[in-house]
Amino acid sequence: MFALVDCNNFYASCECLFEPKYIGRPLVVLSNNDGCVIARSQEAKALGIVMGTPAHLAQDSFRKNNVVVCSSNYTLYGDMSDRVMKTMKSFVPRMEIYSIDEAFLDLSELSFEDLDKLGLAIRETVIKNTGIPVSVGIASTKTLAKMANRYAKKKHRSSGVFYASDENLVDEMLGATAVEDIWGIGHQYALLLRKNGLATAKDLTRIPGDWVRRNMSVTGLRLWNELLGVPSKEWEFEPKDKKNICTSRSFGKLTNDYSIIKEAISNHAATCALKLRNQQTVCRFVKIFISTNPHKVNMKQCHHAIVIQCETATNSTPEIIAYSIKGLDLVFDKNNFLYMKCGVEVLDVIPETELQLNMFDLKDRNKSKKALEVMDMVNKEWGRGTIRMAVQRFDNRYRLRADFLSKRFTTRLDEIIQIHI
DNA sequence: TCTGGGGTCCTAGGACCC
DNA sequence: TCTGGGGTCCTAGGACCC
Repeated sequence: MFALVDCNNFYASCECLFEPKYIGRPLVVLSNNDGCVIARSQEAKALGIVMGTPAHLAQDSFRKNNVVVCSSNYTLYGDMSDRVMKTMKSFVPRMEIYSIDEAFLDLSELSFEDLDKLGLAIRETVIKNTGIPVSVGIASTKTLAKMANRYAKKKHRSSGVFYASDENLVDEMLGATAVEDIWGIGHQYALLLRKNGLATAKDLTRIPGDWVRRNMSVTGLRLWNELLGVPSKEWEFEPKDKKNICTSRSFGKLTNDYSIIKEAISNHAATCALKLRNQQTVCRFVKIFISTNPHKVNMKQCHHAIVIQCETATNSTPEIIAYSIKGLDLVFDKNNFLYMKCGVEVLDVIPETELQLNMFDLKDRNKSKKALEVMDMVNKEWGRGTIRMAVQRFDNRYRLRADFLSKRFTTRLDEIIQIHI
C-alpha cells in the first residue's frame, strides 16, 4: 500500500502561517522575477485565477479583488518542507520524498488495521506540528495513491483523506477522474485519448495494453498497469544523483551588457559546481546557453547554446566558471540581440570516485580540492557567497525582481517573527 | 516595465564501425 | 535486375512532472 501525502496550496499556506491577517483572503505566490502565478490559496482558486497567469496581466484583477501577492521565498518553503517531512516520516519505516510538498509513504509493513484512521492521524499531527494542512491518498499503486489524494481534496474535503480500500471505491474514483487529471498524462496524451473517445481513467483501463504501448510508449504502459492496480513505479527511498544539473535565471531586464551576463553566467556556474560537490560527483561537459525573450515577437530571436568538454571531469568552481565564460565568449553577440535569460548546465555527471585522470593534466587537483572544501565550509556557516570568485562580484547587478518577499521567519534570527503584547 | 526554473525518461534517426 | 547488414553510440526533441 502506498500513501501519498501532499500539502494543500503549499507556498500559499506557508505565507499565511506567519501573517495570520492573510488567512481567508485570496493570495498568490509569484515565480522568480515576480513573473507568473505559481501557487494560489483556496480563495484565489475560487476567484478563477489560473496557474501560470503572468503577473503583469493580472494586476488590475489582483487590485480589484484585494488579492495578497507574494514573491516566492524558497528559504522559507524549503525549511517548512523539512519540518513537514520529518513529521510524516515518524509514521512509517520508509518514505520517498517526491517533491518539496509531497511524499509517498510505504505502508506495506504496517500492522495498522484501519488505514483511514492512519491517514487522519497523519493529517492531524502535521497540522499540529507545522500548521500546514495536508491531504492523504491511500491505494495499491503510486498512480492510484496520487489519484486518491486528488479525490480526497475534491470529494472528501472535510476529512482530507481518501483510502481506495476496495474494488468499488477504486472504480468510483477511476470513473470520476478525467484523463487529463491522471498523473503522467499531460496535454498531448490527453488530446490523443480524448480523440479516441476516452474521457475518464476508467475508460483508459478498458482499452488493450498493446494500444497503449504503441501510442504512448513504455511510460504509458506502466501508467496503464498502475491504474489496474499493478505497481510499476519503483520506490526511490534515496534520492538519485542528478545526471544533469542546470542553473538558469532570467535577467531583471533585457540586456546586451557583456559584463552583467558574464557575472550571471559565473554565478550559475558556481552554483552548478557546488551542487556537483554536494552529491560528490564531477561532470565531463559544461553547456552554457543564452536566449532572447520569445514573447517579444518583434525583436530578433535566438537561443544559443554551446557544449564544452572538460579536459578532466571536474566539480571545481573556478574551472567550471572558466569553461562557462569560454562558452559565453563563443556565442555572445552584443550587436544583434538583447538577452533575457542565460544558464549553465553540467552534463555527463559521474561519481567523483570514477574520475579518470587525464595524463596531460598538470594541475594540482588535491590542492584546489582542499581550497574548495574550505570555501564550502565557510559558505555553509556564514551564508552563500561569503567566499566567491572575483568574477562573481558582490553587487548582483542582474538581480531579479522580488518586490513582495516575506521574511525568512524560520531560518534567520534577525527575521524571526515578532509579537507585540 | 512585466510571461519561472528545475528536472526525468523515452524514442527516432544519424553517424560511424566492421 | 541487382547497390549489405548488423551493431553501437550519440543527440535532438518530445513527452511528462512539480
